[in-house]
Amino acid sequence: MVKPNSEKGKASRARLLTIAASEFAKRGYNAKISDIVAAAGLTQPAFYLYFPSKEAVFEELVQAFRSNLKILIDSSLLDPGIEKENVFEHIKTKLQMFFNFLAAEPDLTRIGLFVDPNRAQIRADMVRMVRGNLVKEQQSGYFRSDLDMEFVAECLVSMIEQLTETRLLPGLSSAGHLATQIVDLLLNGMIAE
Amino acid sequence: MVKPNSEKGKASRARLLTIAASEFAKRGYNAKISDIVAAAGLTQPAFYLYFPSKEAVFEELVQAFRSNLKILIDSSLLDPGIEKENVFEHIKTKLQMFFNFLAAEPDLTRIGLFVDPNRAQIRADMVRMVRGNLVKEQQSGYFRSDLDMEFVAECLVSMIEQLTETRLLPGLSSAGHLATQIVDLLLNGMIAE
Amino acid sequence: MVKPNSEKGKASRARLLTIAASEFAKRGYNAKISDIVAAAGLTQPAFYLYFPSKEAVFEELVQAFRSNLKILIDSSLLDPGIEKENVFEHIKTKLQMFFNFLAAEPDLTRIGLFVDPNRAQIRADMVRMVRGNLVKEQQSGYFRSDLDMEFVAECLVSMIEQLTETRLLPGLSSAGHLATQIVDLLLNGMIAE
Amino acid sequence: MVKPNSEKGKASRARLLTIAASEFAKRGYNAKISDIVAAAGLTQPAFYLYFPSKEAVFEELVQAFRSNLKILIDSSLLDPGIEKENVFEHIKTKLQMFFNFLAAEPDLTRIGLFVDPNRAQIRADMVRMVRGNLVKEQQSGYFRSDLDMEFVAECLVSMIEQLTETRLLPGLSSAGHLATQIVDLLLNGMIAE
DNA sequence: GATGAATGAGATTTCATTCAT
DNA sequence: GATGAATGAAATCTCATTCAT
Repeated sequence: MVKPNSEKGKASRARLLTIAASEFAKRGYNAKISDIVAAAGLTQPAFYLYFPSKEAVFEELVQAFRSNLKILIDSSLLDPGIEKENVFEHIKTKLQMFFNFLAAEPDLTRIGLFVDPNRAQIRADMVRMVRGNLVKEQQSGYFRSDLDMEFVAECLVSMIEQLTETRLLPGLSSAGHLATQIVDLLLNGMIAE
Repeated sequence: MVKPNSEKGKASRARLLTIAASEFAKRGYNAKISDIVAAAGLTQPAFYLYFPSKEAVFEELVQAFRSNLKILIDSSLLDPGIEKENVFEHIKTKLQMFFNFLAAEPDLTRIGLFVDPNRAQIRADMVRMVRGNLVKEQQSGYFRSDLDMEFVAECLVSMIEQLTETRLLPGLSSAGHLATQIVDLLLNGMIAE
Repeated sequence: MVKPNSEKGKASRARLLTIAASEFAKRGYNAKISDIVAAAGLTQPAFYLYFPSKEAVFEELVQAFRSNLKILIDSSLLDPGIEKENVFEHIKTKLQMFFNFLAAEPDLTRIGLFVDPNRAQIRADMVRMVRGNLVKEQQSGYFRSDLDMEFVAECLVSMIEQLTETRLLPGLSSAGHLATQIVDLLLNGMIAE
Repeated sequence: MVKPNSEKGKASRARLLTIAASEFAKRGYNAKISDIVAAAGLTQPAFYLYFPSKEAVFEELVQAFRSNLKILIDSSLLDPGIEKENVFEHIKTKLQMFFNFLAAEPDLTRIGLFVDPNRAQIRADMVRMVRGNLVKEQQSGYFRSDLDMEFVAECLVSMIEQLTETRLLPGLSSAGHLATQIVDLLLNGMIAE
């Protein structure tokens, strides 16, 4: 295995990585190296020029998603204090960022959220992040104090994941629209006044 | 492949089916026939006495989940009119039934919800059912008329699925507790009064 | 992998083992599974019915040689006290047994002595055994007391190994003849009287 | 493949040859070209600038050992008549030269004696040389006339090979010490006087 | 003189499935 | 009803070697 040293090599590696992402996203870990290299216009050994094993590419893709996610989470923590008058807008914006992040690299998202055997870990990270934000806002008095924010965070994350799969990635709804709908539902509830 | 005629044959087939469910639930579609028959105390050809192929058992398990689900859905539609005074209790009860259904056969549930490649179809069915109920209640004036019940149903189903995976099946929360929490969150919303 | 349960299975396993021995003896560890199964009239997966891996058959063959050797060594230790009058005959007999042992299973011998990467260990065992015998006889006064029996044992073993390869296994000399020649040379030396 | 014309080219070729010897000595013919070129600070195609194939380097190394050996043998044949009074010293000296030769290029020695598939040929050459010397000395009346010198030569060569592997190359014994021990053992025999 | 990229050919191993009994 | 033995087809990975520069 070798780090590519030329433009051509970099291109081949990148092509393999992109195609691998797409194949893993489509078929799960059972995606075949032979399909990947064929789609990249290469032969099987070429794959092993750039990656030590099938597991290694997969792991590289998962890590890519994870580290992107970490960047998003970290930036979200740097977030300024909440503007009292509009929690609604505030949360909506965050949600929208989240959806945009998930829509930016659909294959990586699918791999990280749905095909990685350790996806529970990733979800746990997301739940922790969301919960942190919610608790702060709860302490500021915006949210009912009797809500179990762990539970709420888990619900919210599950909605995000699912809507990402069924609406965002297929292009049925925009990040903004989904964010608005979620916030409206969760903040205001369903009861008619 | 044959239909089992004797008691012994029926027992072997049933054993294979149960164990197959457990293995598919644990390892996904990659579960191995060799493991299944070994756990059933049989040999590989015995498997093919009762099932034409690996795909066929898998499909049979998925169909089992689906038809159970259909029965639940149908019974839910037969449901009497809503008691005006307590929508809350009413919905909570339905949710609890749903969770109880999902907890009754954990392996089938895992297969139907998480490992079946066509799980999107199953989810769509669930969404449709939930949506039907919600719309009726919305028309009766219990819920805000501006809510997109398709969207709400999808959120609700995603919450159910996720909580089933992370809390119900692992035994961390009871069906009743989860139902209560969900109804409280979705009906009342998060905003502090 | 499976223990064979029928005569046919036992025969197949035995055939594979014999042919594997022959192939490893001829080509070293690079012998190919495909050649072995072909010579056994089987297909590749059949091999894995009886052995978990290529390494495992090889190890089984090495262990077979080793345990045969251990039996020989142990029986040689049970040896009664030396008949004073004929050390010569005594040692010759032992050497002959040794050669007969090595000639009995030529392929195993070749594998144990020449192709096993850990053959140094086997030789060390043989040297230890031989040395033990020689030291006893030295202490009984049959051999010069100034000889380093570790050294002598190593020479003797090397002669045995080499003559096994060049004369015994090719059928150029008999065990008895080789034993006689060695004893004559080593005991009496080369100097003309 | 080209003959190197520049100093740099010669140096590269020599480096490859030395490292190849070391790798073949360590790992047998399974040594990898990729390891060799890496250790030489070169790339795989560079190897093929200087050698037509893996087999070719290996053969070149074997031939190097063989021709060195031939020089030794030829010089040994040019040897002056034996000094009557000290056959012992005479033979010891020759043996010591032989060991020194074998110790001079340990990697070549290991390749020639232990890894070359045709090592039997090399051994036959050595046996022939040794036998020639021994017969002359036998004819001069120094050795018992009833000894089969072909046999003795083979024993002697096997001892030399083995002691080279286990004592000389690991640095456990010096050439002089080994020569002395061998001559003492073979000339005087083991029998206590 | 040397390189980066790529390949042909093949080796081991796995697994669902079938044959013969 | 069930078994022991066996297979077809394929997947991952390795390595000596070549192409193009």
